[in-house]
Amino acid sequence: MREHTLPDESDTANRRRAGRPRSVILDHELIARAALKLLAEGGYAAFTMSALARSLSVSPSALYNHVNSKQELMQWIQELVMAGVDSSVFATLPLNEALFEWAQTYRDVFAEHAPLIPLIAVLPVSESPRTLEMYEEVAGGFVRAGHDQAAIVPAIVALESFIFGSALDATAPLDIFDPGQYTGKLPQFEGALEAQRATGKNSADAAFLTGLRAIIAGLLSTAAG
Amino acid sequence: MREHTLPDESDTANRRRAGRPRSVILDHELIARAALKLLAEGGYAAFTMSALARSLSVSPSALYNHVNSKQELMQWIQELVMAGVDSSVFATLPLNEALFEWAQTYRDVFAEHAPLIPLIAVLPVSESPRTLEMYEEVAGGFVRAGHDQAAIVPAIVALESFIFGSALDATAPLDIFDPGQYTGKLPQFEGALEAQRATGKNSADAAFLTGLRAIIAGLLSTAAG
DNA sequence: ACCTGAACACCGTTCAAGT
DNA sequence: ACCTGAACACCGTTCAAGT
Repeated sequence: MREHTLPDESDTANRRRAGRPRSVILDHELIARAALKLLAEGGYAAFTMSALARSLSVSPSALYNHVNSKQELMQWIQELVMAGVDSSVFATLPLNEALFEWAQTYRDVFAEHAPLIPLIAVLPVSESPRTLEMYEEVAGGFVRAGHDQAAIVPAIVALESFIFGSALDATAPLDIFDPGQYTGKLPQFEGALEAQRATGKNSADAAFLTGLRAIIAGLLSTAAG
Repeated sequence: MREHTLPDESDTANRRRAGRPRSVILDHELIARAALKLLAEGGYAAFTMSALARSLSVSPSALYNHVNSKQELMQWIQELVMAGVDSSVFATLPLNEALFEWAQTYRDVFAEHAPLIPLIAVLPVSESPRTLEMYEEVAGGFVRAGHDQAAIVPAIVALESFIFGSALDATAPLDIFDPGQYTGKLPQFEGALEAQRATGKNSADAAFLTGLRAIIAGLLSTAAG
C-alpha cells in the first residue's frame, strides 16, 4: 500500500553503500513502522512476528537481534502512535477548547490503531516519554485554569477512558446495533435508532462529539475553581 | 476457587443417573461459566481451549461437539456477563439517577472481566438478547424523560464508551502513572498526581465517578427537552 | 554485529476412530 | 451422541551455526 515498498528498497539501498556493508538494515523505527502498518492493514490478528519479518524481508528470528519481545515492540509502537496526538494546544487555547481539540486528535489516532487500545490503555507510562510529556501539558492546562489540584488526575483519566472507549467504538461494525431476529420487539430502542439514522450522521462520530462536549462541560463546571 | 468443584461433581452425578447414562455432561452454560472463571482468574492469556477443556476434565477436541469456535464461545460469555448489568432501575428511578446506577453495575461487571472489553465492545448485538433488552430499557428511560429522540443513541453510545474505557482503566496497574526515570521532570503532572494520592482514594474509582457525573450532567443538560 | 534454520512448547481446529 | 488421540497449520521465542 501507499507509495513506499520499504523492504526491497532499503535492502538494496543498504547493500549499495560501498564501504559500509553492515550499515543498519533494521532499526528501531523501521521495525515499529512496519509493525504499525501491519496492524493498520490487518488488525491485531495480522500482527505476528512472522508477518513482520516477512514484510521486512528477514527471518523471524532475526527480529530478536533488535527487540527483546513482542511486548517491547508494542511499547515502541505506543511511542510512535502517541506522537500523533497533539497536546500543544494547551499552551495557546483556553482549557475547554484545548481539551476539545486534544481529545479529537487522541481519539482519531487510536481509532486508526484500534488493536492497540486494550494494550496501551493498560501499559505503564513510564517507558513512554511522549505519553508523559502529553500528561504534563494537559495537567498544565488544568493548573493554569485554576482547577482543583486533586481533581486533575481523575479528570484526565476520565477523559482518557472516554477517548479510548470511543476509539474502540469507532471500529465497531456499522450495523452493530441491528436487532436482527429481534426486530420489532424493541419499540423504544428501534425508534431511537431510526431517529438517529435519519440524521444521516455517523453514529460513532455523533456519540463522540456529544459525549465529549458533555464530559468537558461537566468536568469544568463541577470541579473548577 | 469458590465452593464448587464442578467438573468432578457433575461427572459423577451424571454417571449415577441410572437409565440415562448419556445425559449431558457438558452444556452451553457449564462451558461458558468455566470459561468465565478462567478469564477472571488468569486473564485473556489463560483462556485457551486446552485450559478450558482441562478445567472440564475433557479433551480439547470434545469442546467442539458443543461450540463451533472460540468466537462463538465469546458470544455465550457476553450473554452471561451482560446478565450482571442491572437495567431495571430505569423503570423506577428518574433518568439521571437510573443512569448513574446502571453505569456503575455495567462498569463493575466489565472491570471484573476486562479481557472481554475489546471483544464485546465490538461484538454485534444481534445475537445477545440480554444486551438488546438492556438497550430497550435505557432507551425507554430517555424517551420518558423527554429526551430528543435522535440524540438518544449517541447518548447511550457515549455512556457506553465511557463505561468500557473506565472498565479497561480499572484493570490498569496501580502505578501506571509512575513517571519512572522521568521523575522530577514533570512538575505539573507530578504535582497533580501527588495531590490525588493525598486524597487516599483509588484513582480509577475517583475518575469513574467524577467522569460519570460529568457526562450524565452534560448529556441531560444539553440535549434534554 | 547480524543473519539463518532448526527446534521447542505452545495455539485453535479438524477428523477418523472408538463407545 | 459424545468422546479421544493424532494431526495440521500456525504462534512467539531460543539457540547453535554461519558470515
